[in-house]
Amino acid sequence: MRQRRGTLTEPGRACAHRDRSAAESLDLFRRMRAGEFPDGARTLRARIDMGSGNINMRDPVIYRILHAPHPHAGAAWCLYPMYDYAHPLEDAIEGITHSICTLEFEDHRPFYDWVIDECELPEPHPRQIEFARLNLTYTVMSKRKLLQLVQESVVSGWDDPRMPTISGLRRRGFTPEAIRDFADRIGVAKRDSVVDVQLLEHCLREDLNRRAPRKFAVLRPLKLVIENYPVGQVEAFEVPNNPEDPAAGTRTVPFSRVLWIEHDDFRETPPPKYFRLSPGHEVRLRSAYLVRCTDVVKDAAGNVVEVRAAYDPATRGGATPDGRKVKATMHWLSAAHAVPAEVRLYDRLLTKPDAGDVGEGQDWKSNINPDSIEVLGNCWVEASLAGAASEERFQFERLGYFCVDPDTAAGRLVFNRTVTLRDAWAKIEQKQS
RNA sequence: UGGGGCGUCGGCAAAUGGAUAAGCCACGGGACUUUGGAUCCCGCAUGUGCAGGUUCGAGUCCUGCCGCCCCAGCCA
Repeated sequence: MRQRRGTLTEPGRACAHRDRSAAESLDLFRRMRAGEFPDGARTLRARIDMGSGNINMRDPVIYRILHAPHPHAGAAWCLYPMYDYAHPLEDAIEGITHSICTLEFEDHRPFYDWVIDECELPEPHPRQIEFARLNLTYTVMSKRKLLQLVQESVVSGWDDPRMPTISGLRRRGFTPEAIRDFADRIGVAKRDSVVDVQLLEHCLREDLNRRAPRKFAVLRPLKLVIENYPVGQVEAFEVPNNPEDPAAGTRTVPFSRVLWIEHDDFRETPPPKYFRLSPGHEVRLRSAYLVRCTDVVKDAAGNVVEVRAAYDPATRGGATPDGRKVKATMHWLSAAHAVPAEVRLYDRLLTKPDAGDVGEGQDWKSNINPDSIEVLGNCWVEASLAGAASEERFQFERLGYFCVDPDTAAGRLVFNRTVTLRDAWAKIEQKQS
């Protein structure tokens, strides 16, 4: 058949059986259905126009033999219709008025209409209307490509939080509301387009910012010892659950002499514009106290393993009665009260915005980002997170939005990072390097 | 190259022959800030792929060109 189909510029040639009588064809068709022939031995074709510029009209196959079990019908049939033939029939029979599909089916539409006309289906006939598929930067959306990721174990499964599947997005912590909002904003058109994934992330942040309760979590812990804070003393500080929503109230977080802070929140030699902790500098520990760095403790290899600081008792709750300004406010956790957790950080699946942007002889998989997941096993979170339910969403202050992964079990908390917060410092730092 | 489509800002995307070509994201700047978050303000297409034409008036209509995408499965 392939040889007779012709090419894009040359018409096809008729097959030897093209003028077989209807009675003869019907008989053959019954025998096909009865299972008399092996796979591929016979087909039923629609006689249309072998000379058509549209290859889909060059006597397309409408039934082929496939001795394969059907998920619903089992072994009852060894005859399967082609999609192009079944689709218009299904639409017409089901009373579909507008049959929406993607652009690549545009030149299948003449056959879609042909089938419905020739079969004399009742009016009104369904109309196939094609629109551009949704493409997103830094990922793939085609089921075929997604299947490859699953089969080749690039991801852990269809619900891997990096997958743009419904189950993947859900496990990642995306809200239905954010996805709908995104869908509303991108519009529908016939133009082949690629939507910036940052728009999706924007919609997500906007939704989560409104709703997600705030928590403290330290992903890469660094010990901070408040030298002038009494050993054994514990204070409870009131921390707002969501500054966007006063009705969300406050919670209590314990403070003590030995704390965990984010490793990245300390630099021994701060780069320009770095406002966080560094020797001699003062920062605010959110809702607690202002502290000034007094000393740095290093291991034999010269790595910073502990930071020492002094707190100002007059700044209780993080207030500055004297009106003094500090440029940085940091999250923290009392080491003795924090709960351990595993946190999984995700990055884009691809290293390039467009999966198809590849060099000679390369396929799209050469663009797979080898660092799309990072598992942090040594994190600390607030004790209030201990009983969190699967899929529950939170903002870890200053870090991003996170949700509880179903891998969470008694005594083992696992969080997925849904999306980071916007990060002005990261941009400054990037420009500096 | 035969057929089918599509060209409006960095990315999406409105504008149905009529006012100065919407809006959102991104980006840049500023204000404010107990999250470098959030919020607010400002900037961001002398021009709609190009060249002509019609018209009082063209992103929109006409002609020609250019560019990009899809089709040669007994896949969907």
